Amino acid sequence: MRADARRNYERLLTEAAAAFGANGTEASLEDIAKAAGVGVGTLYRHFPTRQDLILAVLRDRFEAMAATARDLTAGDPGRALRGWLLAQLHHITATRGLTAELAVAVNNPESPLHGQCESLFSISAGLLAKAKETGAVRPDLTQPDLAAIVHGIAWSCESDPARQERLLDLFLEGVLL
Amino acid sequence: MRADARRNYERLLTEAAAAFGANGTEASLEDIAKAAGVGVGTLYRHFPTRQDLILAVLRDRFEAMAATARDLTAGDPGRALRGWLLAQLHHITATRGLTAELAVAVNNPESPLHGQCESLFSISAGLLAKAKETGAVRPDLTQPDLAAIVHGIAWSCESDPARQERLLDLFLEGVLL
DNA sequence: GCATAAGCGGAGGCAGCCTCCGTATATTTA
DNA sequence: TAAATATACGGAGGCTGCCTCCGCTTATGC
Repeated sequence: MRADARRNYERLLTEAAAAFGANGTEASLEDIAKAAGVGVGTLYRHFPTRQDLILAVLRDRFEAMAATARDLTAGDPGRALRGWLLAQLHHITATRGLTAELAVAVNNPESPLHGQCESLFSISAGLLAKAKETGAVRPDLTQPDLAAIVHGIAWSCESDPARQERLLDLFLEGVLL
Repeated sequence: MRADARRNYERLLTEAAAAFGANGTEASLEDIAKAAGVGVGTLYRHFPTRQDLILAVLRDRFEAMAATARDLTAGDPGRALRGWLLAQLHHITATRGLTAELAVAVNNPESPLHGQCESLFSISAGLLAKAKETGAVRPDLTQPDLAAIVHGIAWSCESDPARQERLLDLFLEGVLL
């Protein structure tokens, strides 16, 4: 890959992340190209579809999430699970406007990002298994349950982290007496 | 209002509901107008913005939800609350593709639909208050908590009602042992 | 320095958004 | 029932954003 091509690629990614964060996934691609100082043609060569661009932006997030997950596997299993769920909420929220796309990647095996999701899942499943072993959580709880509830909470309280945390705790502790 | 105008209004609403259900909120307005057998001009006169059209479609759902809620206020408070949350999930799912808009209406006091939301809220708050009185649920639970979690679950499992119900029960019963 | 492969840019064709206003039709009035 | 009037209709047209295509530019290897 030529040096200028790589430079443009990075610039586009940066501007896209900013634009999606500010205006959601519908941000104008022509504007993103302009902001990155390249023509539309260049944008489309690097990212043939809007989806490709979105996925590329998300890819970075995955790295960060995986790192967090690895850190947590060291600690106390009961706390670790809550910590991991909370960390997921933070990461998803940091990707404001891309929550829906992220959920698609998680749920749809066709998505090019699904592979990376799987690696997160296995970490997540590991944390869950440990928590079950120590009797910290109910044994019928599954990894997909956790993924679904976390995305649901992240999405429905996208701009209210305090409520996210509250809902997570309600979920963990239960509501019925 | 002239008779033909009313007829066109109804037709547009019907076609819009179908189009939004099939293609999401981004469905082409020109296509909706065509399907309803009117010109775009007519569509825009009745519904100046896409938002107006979406809200009009949602309005019907609210009637149905309010009716369900009233029915439930009669039964056993503990069960009634779960029944109401489940009914909400069903209603929201029936509005496939409009979940996000519905959530906006609920959370944003500026929304023209917020008034109707409020009336649902008061019914909902009534059910919650009764459940608290009988000691069925924890006393710190609030109506907004319930609204947020229900929308989150509905959104994240839009096409999987079984998982919706499962997540709802996990939420009610709790996950930690 | 030159050849050549790799990459660039933006014009242009297309689709959907929304407005505007001349035309048509329902309703009222006499 | 026919004229008068208010009401509503339709779709052309201007605009913006999407995406493709290809002649031009520039980096890189020899």
